[in-house]
Amino acid sequence: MTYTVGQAAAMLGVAPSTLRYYESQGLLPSLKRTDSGRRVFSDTDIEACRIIECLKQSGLSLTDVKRFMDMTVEGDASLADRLALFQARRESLTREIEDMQRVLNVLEFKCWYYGRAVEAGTEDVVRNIPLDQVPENLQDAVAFLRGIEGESEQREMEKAKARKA
Amino acid sequence: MTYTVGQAAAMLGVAPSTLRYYESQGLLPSLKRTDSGRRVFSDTDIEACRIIECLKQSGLSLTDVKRFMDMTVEGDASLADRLALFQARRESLTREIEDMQRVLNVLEFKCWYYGRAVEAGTEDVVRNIPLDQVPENLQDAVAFLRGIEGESEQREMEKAKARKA
DNA sequence: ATACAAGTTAAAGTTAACTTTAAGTCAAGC
DNA sequence: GCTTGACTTAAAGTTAACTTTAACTTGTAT
Repeated sequence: MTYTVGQAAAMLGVAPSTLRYYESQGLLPSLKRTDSGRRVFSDTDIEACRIIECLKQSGLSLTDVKRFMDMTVEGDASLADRLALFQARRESLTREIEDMQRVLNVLEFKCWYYGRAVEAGTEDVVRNIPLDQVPENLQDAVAFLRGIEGESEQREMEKAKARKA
Repeated sequence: MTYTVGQAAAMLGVAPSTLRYYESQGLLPSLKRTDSGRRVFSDTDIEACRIIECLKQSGLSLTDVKRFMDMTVEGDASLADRLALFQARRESLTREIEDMQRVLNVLEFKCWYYGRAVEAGTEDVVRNIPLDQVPENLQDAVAFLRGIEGESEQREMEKAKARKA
């Protein structure tokens, strides 16, 4: 099957202008045109768009995604590089999901915190609550908020490095 | 304890200018100053910064975070609203983590895909591979890439709505 | 007492990833 | 054949979240 830019956009849940922009940035090297110049999306192009979305979500910029697309054009010579890229993205996203879980835990603590506050009609009952009066599975979150992380120094240093880079 | 903007920034792993910017946007309503005008970060302010970071990561814009900070200034009258906000953020982040897991699964498939390609020295051995020759735990990822999702229509419609809003 | 690192402000600059605009071309249904 | 909606382009505009700059002040260490 083939699709117009509008159909492709609808399938992918993005705006047509986004797909035109992607092509202009060299992210869709296999995209064809009709004789009159209209874009023709094949299933391969649709799949490429889904890959672009995944790479983006894994933390890659479109500039970096372009580098990957350039590799695919090079053919089998770049296979090892492409494998390495996906392995790196896998590690990066895994770490990011771990971070998200930590954030989720904080949100869960805050739900508990405000749940108790609403019950009591005042925040006083939970503000500065001792750690051991917090449900066990939420204590990590409190420790994080209060800056009592065992691995704190390591993580802060990583963040500092990441900012410089 | 109290801290200067530089110390606070180091503790939080952000730039001092970021914290100044946050204050300028009304995100740190409890932040004090010395007589000479220098910012004085208390442990409460540091914790507020960590909450800001969590809310941001859960998908809130700084404008929305400000709305939350305005609620905290209102006191106990806004407790129910604050609970509702954190509950909504929890649901939102949970969904986001699920999306991330789906993306991770695609990356894992691509690692497998390029792993086999590198082994064989050519992509031909995996390009357009039949679904039943893919490891079972990666078949969902392939289905997603090829657009064979059971829940596809629902999710695309949600995305379309989200884009309009 | 003097240097100097770190603080202050307002205002302008940056960046990525789109989106919009304007002016025009094309294709499908009536 | 004509309308209409979808396509085309290049170029300008948008947005959020900072970051940088410039000119100045303050606190600390020698």
